[in-house]
Amino acid sequence: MKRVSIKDVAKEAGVSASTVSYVLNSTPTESISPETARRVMDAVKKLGYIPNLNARSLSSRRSNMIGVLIPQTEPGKELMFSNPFYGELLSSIEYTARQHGYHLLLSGTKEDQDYLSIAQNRGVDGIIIVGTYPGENLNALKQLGVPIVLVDSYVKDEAFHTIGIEDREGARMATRYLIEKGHRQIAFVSGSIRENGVNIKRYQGYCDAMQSAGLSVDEQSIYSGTVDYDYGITAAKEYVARGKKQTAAFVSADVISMGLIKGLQQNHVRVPEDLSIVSFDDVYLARMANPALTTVHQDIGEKGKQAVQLILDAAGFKEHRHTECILPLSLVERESVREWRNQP
Amino acid sequence: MKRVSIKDVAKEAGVSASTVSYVLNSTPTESISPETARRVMDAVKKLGYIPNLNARSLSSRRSNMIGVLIPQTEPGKELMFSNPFYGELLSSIEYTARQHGYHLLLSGTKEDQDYLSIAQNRGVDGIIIVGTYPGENLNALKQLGVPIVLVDSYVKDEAFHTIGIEDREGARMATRYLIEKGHRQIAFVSGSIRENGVNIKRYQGYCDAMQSAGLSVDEQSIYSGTVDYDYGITAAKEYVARGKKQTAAFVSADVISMGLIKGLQQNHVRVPEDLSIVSFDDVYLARMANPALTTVHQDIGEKGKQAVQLILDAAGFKEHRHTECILPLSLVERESVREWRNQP
DNA sequence: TTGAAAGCGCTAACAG
DNA sequence: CTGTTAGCGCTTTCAA
Repeated sequence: MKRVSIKDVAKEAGVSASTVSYVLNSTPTESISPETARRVMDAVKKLGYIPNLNARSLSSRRSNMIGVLIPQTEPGKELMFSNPFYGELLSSIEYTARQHGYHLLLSGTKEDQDYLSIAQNRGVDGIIIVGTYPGENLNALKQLGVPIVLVDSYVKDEAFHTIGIEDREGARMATRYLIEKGHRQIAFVSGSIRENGVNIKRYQGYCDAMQSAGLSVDEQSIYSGTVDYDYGITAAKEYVARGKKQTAAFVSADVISMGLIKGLQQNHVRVPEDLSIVSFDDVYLARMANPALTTVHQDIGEKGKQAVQLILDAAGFKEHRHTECILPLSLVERESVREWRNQP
Repeated sequence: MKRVSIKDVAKEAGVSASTVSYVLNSTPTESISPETARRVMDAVKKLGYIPNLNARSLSSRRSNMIGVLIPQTEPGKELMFSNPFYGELLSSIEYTARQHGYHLLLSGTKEDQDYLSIAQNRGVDGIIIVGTYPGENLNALKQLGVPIVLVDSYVKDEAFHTIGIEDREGARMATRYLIEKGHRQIAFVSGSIRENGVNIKRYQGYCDAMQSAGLSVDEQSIYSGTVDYDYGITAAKEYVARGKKQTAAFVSADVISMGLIKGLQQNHVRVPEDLSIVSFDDVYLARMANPALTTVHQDIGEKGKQAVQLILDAAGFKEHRHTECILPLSLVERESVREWRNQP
């Protein structure tokens, strides 16, 4: 039960603690004889020694931990995974980090919560923040001196690396697709449209497409709530209440689409017969939906991988070159859209 | 950029480092004058001091971190969240931990990987392991001297706290429900049926129900693969290939059911008209399915919460009382089952 | 009510 | 090639 320390190993191997340290870290500046190395390794094995990474990072200032912050952007939600997007992203981050010998320090946060303490506290080597907005908390982080990667955030600041997608262009692509399929009345359904957020970009892309097709964007076509399944159901009710004016909808997240489809069904509106849907993300839900969702595909796995990679790169070369990484988007055609002709 | 340490605060406040420490931790054995306390707090605020938790845990042996291990039990999957169950569970664990001022050290592991290093390394205060099997790695953990909670695991060992559900009973309940609805040919669909795993318990429950209804369990009714969407599709194909013998299926996870439904659809088998489905977990997917899944409900949020609570309790009283916690199950009726009468 | 001093376990110059 | 010597930033007896 007594933890074996580096000293115990040193004693067992008949060398000094630093020698053990050298062997274990294969410190490049020091060279140890094969013979000594072997003795040390034997002792390590015999004693079942496992280095205390806390102590190590205290003295070396590297922790091999990456902090991951998933802020609650939708007020009132306590849990992170109302949107499976986060799960998929985290999964990929974890996997990539582990491949490189890093562990993850995971935390959600209330939006007003202090990001700084969370990270600095633990001496993480880098921080990945998902979908945050500009604010005090972010600024405080800059002083930390560790690389910070913002995922899906429109905070513009040289101090942060960013990784994201062309939200606006993706939305435009999706909406144009519906227009090409003959739709004229097209709804826009999303979470809260906040400044500097992802949804406003998607809203703009929607407007772009509408406008370049000479279609007007009227208020009745805009549905905005929260990014979750339940809001999809709500939006469906709203759609019916507003008189089913639209023949198609661009929905800014697959989860919402899932709820929307369910809600529409309950109101005897068929997808895609009565309402076509193109959504966004292509989380695994998209394939599961019934009908399967035609959606803007983004490579979530790659997003996570790149986020970790950015941290590792930045940590390696101690230069603070600001990197901005934009991942490609594509439209995946499945079953939730039908062509709209001058009809009934 | 220079981190402010406890010494800086001490100097600023004109006291010693230990005094600062006392104030910050409100150490019970020491009492400080309100006046000094105020001076210290002022200095802390002025300098923007944030304690280094690494150093703290090095000397105090508490880290306020909980290690969470999500092993890959299905070989070949690198990512954790092929089953949304994990996401929901993690979400709840994170939330509860945060409420209590704890952070999460998250790691997946290959099954054969060394659990020990992951945890001991960082000096976590407790470990939560999800769905693991007995093995060497687990045993090594015992020597750590920190509380360990096994979630959904049938490892029997006084050294571990466990939290789980009555898998066998739940499966029996589900299967009996189908029998009561008039079904006689009932399939069992699950992930790999391994010894000491959750699936074998559910299999046994299935058998229990079949046998007490005087129904035989034949090999043709058993479908076993991996716990994911794709296997559901595979199972559907298999079902058709085997001649659509069954009128109902008990499926051991909602994700699989999702795939199953999709696969059946592709083969023009309707749910529930041609095949009724009862599944297990009641993740959010269950409601989203079309038809919505009749399923055995378990309170995943509570599971996570209890897991954290067990750690905190065990860490508080340093007694090693072994706790075993079983959460209740219930059947949620939705749309995926129909009554089966002597038909066509 | 406060401070001095001794570590926690490890790394990193710097000597030898 | 290896050991000595200082810390990293904090907690915690023990004395004052």
